[in-house]
Amino acid sequence: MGALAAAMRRSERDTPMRPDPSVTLKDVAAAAGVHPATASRALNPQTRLLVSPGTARRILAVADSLGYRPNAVARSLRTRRSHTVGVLIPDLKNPLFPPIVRGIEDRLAEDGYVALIGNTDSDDERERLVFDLMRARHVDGFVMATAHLRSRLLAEAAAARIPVVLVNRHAEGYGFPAVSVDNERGIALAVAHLAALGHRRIAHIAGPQDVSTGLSRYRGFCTAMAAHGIPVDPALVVRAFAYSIEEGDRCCRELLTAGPGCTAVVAGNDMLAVGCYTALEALGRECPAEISVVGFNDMPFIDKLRPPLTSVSFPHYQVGTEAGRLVLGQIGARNERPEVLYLPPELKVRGSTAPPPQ
Amino acid sequence: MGALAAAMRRSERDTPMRPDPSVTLKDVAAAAGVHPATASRALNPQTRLLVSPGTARRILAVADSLGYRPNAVARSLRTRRSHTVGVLIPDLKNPLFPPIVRGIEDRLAEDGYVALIGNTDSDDERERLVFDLMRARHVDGFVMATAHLRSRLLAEAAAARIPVVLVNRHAEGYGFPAVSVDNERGIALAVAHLAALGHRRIAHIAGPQDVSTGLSRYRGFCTAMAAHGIPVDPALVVRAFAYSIEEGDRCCRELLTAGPGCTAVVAGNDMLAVGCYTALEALGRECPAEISVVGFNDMPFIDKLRPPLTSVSFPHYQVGTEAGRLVLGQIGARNERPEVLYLPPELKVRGSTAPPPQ
DNA sequence: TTGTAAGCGTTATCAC
DNA sequence: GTGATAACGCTTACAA
Repeated sequence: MGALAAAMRRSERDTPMRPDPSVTLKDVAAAAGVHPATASRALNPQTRLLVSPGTARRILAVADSLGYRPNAVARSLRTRRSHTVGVLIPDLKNPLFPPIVRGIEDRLAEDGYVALIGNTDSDDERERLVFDLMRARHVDGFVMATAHLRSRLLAEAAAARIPVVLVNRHAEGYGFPAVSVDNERGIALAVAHLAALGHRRIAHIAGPQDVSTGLSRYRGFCTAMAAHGIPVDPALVVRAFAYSIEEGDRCCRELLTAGPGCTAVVAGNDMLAVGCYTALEALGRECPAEISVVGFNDMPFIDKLRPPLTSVSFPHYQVGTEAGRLVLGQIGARNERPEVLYLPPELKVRGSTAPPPQ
Repeated sequence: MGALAAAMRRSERDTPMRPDPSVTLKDVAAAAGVHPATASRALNPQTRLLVSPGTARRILAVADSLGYRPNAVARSLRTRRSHTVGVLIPDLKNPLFPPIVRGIEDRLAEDGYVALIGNTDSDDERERLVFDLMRARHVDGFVMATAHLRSRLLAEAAAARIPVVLVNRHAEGYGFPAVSVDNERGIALAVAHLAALGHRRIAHIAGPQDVSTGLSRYRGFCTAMAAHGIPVDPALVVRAFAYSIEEGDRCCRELLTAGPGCTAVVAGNDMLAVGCYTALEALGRECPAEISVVGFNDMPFIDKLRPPLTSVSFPHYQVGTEAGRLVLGQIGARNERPEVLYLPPELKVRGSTAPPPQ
């Protein structure tokens, strides 16, 4: 009614019409002189062939001129598809995630999906809260960049057969698709670089060991050191309890004050590496002249630090688009074989690494 | 049915039940021996008083034990409230926005709302696309950090009486609530600091002038200079066409090569300031020894640059929470007087500013 | 090819 | 205080 009135207020030629959410399918059908069901079929590309080309064209024209926009909520209720995906990340403020999230969003948008972002602050309780909230909103699937190696959430999602794609994380036994960087290979690049510069006393600040990146990078460190014939000195491996600047600071201080001394540090990620910068400055040690530092992730802006951080890089945005693709695949065909992607890392050599002092 | 079966599978004591979205209001009503309408009333805090305390308690208990979660989609269809707010930002990858977005999300979550993030890349066409998409999803309101001074979108939103809150931006004539930093005052702090250090030849790299921040910071610059009795040399004001590192680089080069020379630069924002760093390094000029640089926004990680950037700071997260509060207020009561908030800026003095060379 | 009718899960408006 | 009923806007068997 209001729609027809609105249409009448406009001149006949005046196109294209601005979207008007108050126009309903019924309005379009009435204006086109067909039944709502027919209008629905014509408007839906999937079922358009079921209606005669002529009427289809007419319906489309009318819909366009009225500024018709299908009501996504009503459609969701009926089809039981919310066209919505929940994205769980630790914290949007960590610069690693924005590019990944944008990748996810952009890929989802191609299929008319939107992302609901949830920050867990790496807190199990918050994670549970956000997860339940999103389930109440009937998200069609999840992208999780936050899961621990073992997680009740994942078990639940698996039991409920909800599509889940893991990002930057792996979890045992659920057979979820995943996309991440090849951590072992990334660390190997870092160690090889340092070894080539002449370093032998190489330390590692390991990330949290209940998270797959922390574990696999630590393993990769050991393997790579062995491959270069350098024994891993247990006193040169410190474990951080979080991927934070503070923890990097703490661990680096520990290495420099309590340890047997080292000439290079392979940090579990860039945040830990930035923490190293803090510690080095506080202790009056020069980087890279006295100590080389390598990070992991190649976060945005990390190349603007002084010295610019040498870091293991991988295509963040592409991680996002691939994750989006995978979750859409799972939503479309639940039985699709879960793909597990390892994107290739690349070492960005910058100013934080140099040969060891004499 | 499935719900009842699921309930029966569980032992009676087994609480609290995990949320089970397949349980519907009808299931709860049946299990409690009441009509769905009664169950609805009991479950809704707003209408709970309409039902006798005894039955209400029973219904709540049953709902809890079945793991009932109201279907947000169905509720939205009926109440015409999606409990969803669209958030339009230029680009999530700009470090300024994540803390703001988190502030918005956290405040919205308190009222059971979620945010749909849309990146416009400062592109009008993309902005339109995202805006329409969100309207199709029937968002209850918008938070826009992206609007130009004049914008068709804003006119449309105003006409459709859709709640809009502007962040970091102002627009003329629509009477939208807004929250931003006091830009004039912020720039005044920067200029005062430089003047106190002894600078007289102070340049300004102005942001885009079709965006309110660009304009008001430029105006603030002129006012502040006048207040210190320093005439503004037009040759020392360069205009950037975007808030990007590249533009900062370009403008700074222009100042240093073509201009009459300066000892300090007030950049329109931190991205432009970072661009200055690039230009200074390329031209072999020392900061702060030869040229001081001041930024605006105090973005995360900007204190980790070398030299750490002196920048005008404001509480990003709080901007978000206030914006969330304002948009919720508009949604709840459309006629609420639109509040316009100016958060106080603070100058963070760091290593990028020093007295001018002799 | 098109129309009919039912229903997705909720809530608002009536009666009782 | 509670129950019946309709409706939100759309899709989809099924019937014609």
